[in-house]
Amino acid sequence: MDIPRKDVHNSDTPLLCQACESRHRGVCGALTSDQLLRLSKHSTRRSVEPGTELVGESLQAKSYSNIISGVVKLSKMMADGRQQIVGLQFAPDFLGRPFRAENGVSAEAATDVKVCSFPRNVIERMIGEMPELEHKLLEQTLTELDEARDWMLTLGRKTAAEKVASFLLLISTHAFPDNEAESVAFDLPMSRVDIADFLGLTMETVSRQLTKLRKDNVIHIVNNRHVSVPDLTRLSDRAGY
Amino acid sequence: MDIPRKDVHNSDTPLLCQACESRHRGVCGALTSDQLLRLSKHSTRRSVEPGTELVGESLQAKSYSNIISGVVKLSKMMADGRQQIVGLQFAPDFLGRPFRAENGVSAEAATDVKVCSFPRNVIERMIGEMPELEHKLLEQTLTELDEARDWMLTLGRKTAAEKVASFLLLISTHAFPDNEAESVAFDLPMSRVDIADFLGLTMETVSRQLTKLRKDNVIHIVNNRHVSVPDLTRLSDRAGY
DNA sequence: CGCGCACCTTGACCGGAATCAAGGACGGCG
DNA sequence: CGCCGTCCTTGATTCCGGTCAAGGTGCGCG
Repeated sequence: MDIPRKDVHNSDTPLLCQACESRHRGVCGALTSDQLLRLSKHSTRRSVEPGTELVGESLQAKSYSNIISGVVKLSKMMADGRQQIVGLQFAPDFLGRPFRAENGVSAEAATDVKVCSFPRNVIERMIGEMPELEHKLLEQTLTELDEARDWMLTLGRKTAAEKVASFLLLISTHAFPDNEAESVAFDLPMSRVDIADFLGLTMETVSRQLTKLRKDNVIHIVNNRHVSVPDLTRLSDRAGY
Repeated sequence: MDIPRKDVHNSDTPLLCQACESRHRGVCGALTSDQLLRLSKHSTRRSVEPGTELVGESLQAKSYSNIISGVVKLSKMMADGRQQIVGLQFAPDFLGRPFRAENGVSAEAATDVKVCSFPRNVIERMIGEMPELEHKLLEQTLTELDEARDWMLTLGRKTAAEKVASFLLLISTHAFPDNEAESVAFDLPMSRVDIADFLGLTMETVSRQLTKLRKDNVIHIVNNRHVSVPDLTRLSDRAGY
């Protein structure tokens, strides 16, 4: 379920985290190898299953994490159970908000997820010493803000058909970041219910719209989770752009 | 139409900008008086009417601004004209995105607006010299991200009635930031069409819901723009919290 | 004061998505 | 291999909010 993606936050050569035995791109790209080594001493690696709550059980509250692989969904819930997914985070995004308490957003693994976490005080001290690190955080936060606002247009103004097409395009973009090909195939990182919660729809409507796209030969669906798109421009047309 | 509000971004004592003859709170709260003086030499003040485009005509593209008074709406539009307001900015918010091109968001004055602007290169050089300034920007960006995600829940999952109640609560909160009173009165900073574009509804639906709130004695409407709320908790109940 | 226009409200009707309700497909496990 | 549970699809119906179409209201301006 690993979804490859480019590093959207910087083009530096990634550095190696000793503890994670994994490349810390994203935010840690700003660190020198010396600093990364220091950070590595405090970092712990962790692998979780879909559905695991990554906040509330100490992860996001007391620590910050790099997502090494997988997809994390950020969601908000109303008292009566209505739920809205307000963001998806892909590797190598940074998870957690320095200098902020969480704002009623819960983070949950959508797929199998691997994260590398550091204690709050360590990373905050480092930020104090390294303005570049804070700059990286600002960059990622601006990217997330852009994504949130794009999605607000989708939620507020698009039809069900356009919403589902927009979702498929979003996932395909993350699966093939630099792809110029017109034909792609990828796995959906989440269930129909999750997709509905992301799009502000019901599961049934999502299903019907996927069926419609399939019958119109815009997509092929294999095994409910694997989708292929023979012509991305046709999908793009359906997304309302 | 000036809407009073607290400074949500910092609690420093505001400093005075010479050019603006106005308090630069928000982001500029991080500056020393020496630096503010330097900034002031390059800043220009400006007063615009509702409907004025603040981006595209050089303001946001080439410069950054502090909103001194009034409300600015940030919106996205689809090719066929469907529009979604993705954020409202109140004084003393900062308008403009260092190190980023705009992302298809246009900024327009909702009310009479006064802004104080600085050239892009001046503020970016200052940020390079002053990590605290970048920290302020990160803080504001995180706040905007929280607001965007809160609104995504409203757009995706609330009913028309809940959306309109949520909007009124949002405006009343900005009008009386620290108010613990249960009864408030305030002006709506935008037209029914704008409210609809913010809520992902039509003008007619907004109007009907306001009428319903009026008939249920949750609000009183005077002059189409002035609203009084005798009991905020009753309004809050209608917002779905 | 009253004309005219922009903004808002109200009504009638329609349609798209939600809801309610079965039934089907896939995957895990015995 | 076949059972079972979860996830997904499909159908019938309802209902909320959109659309279309008139009026109403308040405000600026002559």
